[in-house]
Amino acid sequence: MTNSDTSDGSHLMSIAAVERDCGLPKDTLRVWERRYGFPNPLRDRHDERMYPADQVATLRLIRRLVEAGHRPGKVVGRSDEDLSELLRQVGVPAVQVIGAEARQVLELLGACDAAGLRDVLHATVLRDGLGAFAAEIGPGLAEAVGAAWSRGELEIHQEHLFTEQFTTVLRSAINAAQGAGLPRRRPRVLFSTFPQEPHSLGLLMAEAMFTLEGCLGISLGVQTPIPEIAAAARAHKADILAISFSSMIPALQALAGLNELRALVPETVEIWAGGACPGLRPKPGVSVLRALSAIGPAVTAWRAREDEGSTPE
Amino acid sequence: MTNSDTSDGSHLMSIAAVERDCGLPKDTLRVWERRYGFPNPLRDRHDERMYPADQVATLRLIRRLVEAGHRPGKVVGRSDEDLSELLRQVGVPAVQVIGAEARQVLELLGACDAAGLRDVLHATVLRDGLGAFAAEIGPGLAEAVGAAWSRGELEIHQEHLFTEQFTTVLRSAINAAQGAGLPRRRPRVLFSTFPQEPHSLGLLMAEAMFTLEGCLGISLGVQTPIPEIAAAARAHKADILAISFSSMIPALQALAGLNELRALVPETVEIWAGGACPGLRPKPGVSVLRALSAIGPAVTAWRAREDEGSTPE
DNA sequence: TGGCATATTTGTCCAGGACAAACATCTGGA
DNA sequence: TCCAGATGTTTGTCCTGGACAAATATGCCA
Repeated sequence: MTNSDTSDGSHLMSIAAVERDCGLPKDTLRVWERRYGFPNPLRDRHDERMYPADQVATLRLIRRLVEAGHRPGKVVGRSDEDLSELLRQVGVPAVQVIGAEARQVLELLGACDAAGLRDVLHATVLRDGLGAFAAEIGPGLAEAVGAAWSRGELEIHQEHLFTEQFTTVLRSAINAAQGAGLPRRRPRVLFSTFPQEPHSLGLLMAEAMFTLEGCLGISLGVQTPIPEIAAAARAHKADILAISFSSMIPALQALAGLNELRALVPETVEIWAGGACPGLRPKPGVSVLRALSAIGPAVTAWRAREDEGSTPE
Repeated sequence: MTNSDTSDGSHLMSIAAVERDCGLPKDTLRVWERRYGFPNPLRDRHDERMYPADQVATLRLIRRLVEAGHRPGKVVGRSDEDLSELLRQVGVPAVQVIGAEARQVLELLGACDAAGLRDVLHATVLRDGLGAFAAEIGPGLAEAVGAAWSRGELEIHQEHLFTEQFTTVLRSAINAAQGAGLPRRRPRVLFSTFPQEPHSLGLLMAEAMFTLEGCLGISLGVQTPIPEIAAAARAHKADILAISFSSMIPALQALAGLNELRALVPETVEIWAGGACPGLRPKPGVSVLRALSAIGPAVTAWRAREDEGSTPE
């Protein structure tokens, strides 16, 4: 039950605190220490690891690199300078194709200008429409922000700020679209993410696209246990389960989860998976929508199938 | 790297999958098995625990009871009937004082009527105003839903649905209030929760209250690492850091986190903590606002202090 | 070049022991 | 009667060091 997040004075952190702050499991932290000699935490009087703040900062750098594809054995133990240098090389190609929109957003984020950011996003929605914003611009912005973060150009709190403002703007646009007369009809779509996936942006953009198609959308928010998603599908009589995956989630976990879900709901309920997760592949009973712009046609096709299936009798 | 979420055919789950689905740490699952003989998972060919679905379901019941205050030693190992019986007794006293509003909400949740739920919440905001909704009705509803869940009357997905609809309604009301003319001025308030705290409802209600007072509010969303909150405070020139704690969070963790944060930001930045966390106590440099209705007077007092401090020169 | 077999790296799991924080219970004083 | 403090029990988290399979890299042949 010892769970002192951090020490009082000297900024030491327990292994549990480091796990949360860096996203590295305790087992991994211990095995890195055993194999590579880093991290090299102090011990408190009861021989428990206490990580100094600078080692935690280094661990965050390492995590970024590992996520970007570097192998732990090659980067754990190297100096902060080396790591920063490697970080600078990551994601650089993306800067070239970055849009004017994204540049402006990154600038505002750099200046921590929350109100300005919200205004720009809002103006973009008004100018280009919710469809283009959710399907094209939004994902582009999210990717640009993610890349900037992994390059070390943004702090975590600035990424949080972006997420928050983006969510606010998009949600209010979705509300407006829902209120705007358009008759709602099937398919009835249930949105959520798996327990390992806390990112809500992809889900929200998908919700926008389905809303524009006049679907009956119901969101469960993020991180719903898989059996609960299945239970909700029954309770809401859902036609489609829309599950969102960010690029952070291991593809294997995603596929295993989709298998589990597929086994728990009847065949008549479709499962549509989407998001930036690279290894996502369609399988029997599970469609994969590579881009958000594919949602419109897919819904049209679903409705055609539905009509076809019901009229012949 | 073995991370098979669930087995293929026979609905067996690995310890990692159970940890995610039930929210019980691996270490706890193992030590319960050692001490109480339950859970009692099968082993795969490499001697790794594989939990049958029914044991996982029982673990979910147990988790509810433990969260409601029962001691593991008294409930782990008992029959499903016993557990369900205990669950029925939990939170019963609260039913007496439940309001008409809450009853209606619980009914709609039971029926999984998302649209009806949103309409009722929206109507309540319009009738009683954002202030009363955020400060009085909202917390009451959240408590009623939490109690109903711990009594086993609601599924997790229904609680998710409530959170989602509540968030949508409250956020759109906040947006409306921000748009409504009222001049924004200091204090500049930064909202977030600590990394262990994923609940956003309390934060959102607090944001509503500060917004009504005409403050300049900026939300970082939930689960911001503590050093990042401090960095954001500098970047945004915040006057007040508003940190929200649900009743789920251990008081000691909360206090330790507040200590750490206090040490990282200058004395001129105030820290205001609030939420349902029982053990929360004020300390030097950290105020505790027991109820959301206390926010209004507290802001007034802050402004008085500010004027007093700046005019004498 | 591309496909396949082999080697290395790496994350997760296991057992069983230890201990401090959290919680329950008992005790004495206002 | 009730509250504060001392004492005992329960419980979650941490430890070590070993093991192995999935993931990744490397070598080889067509």
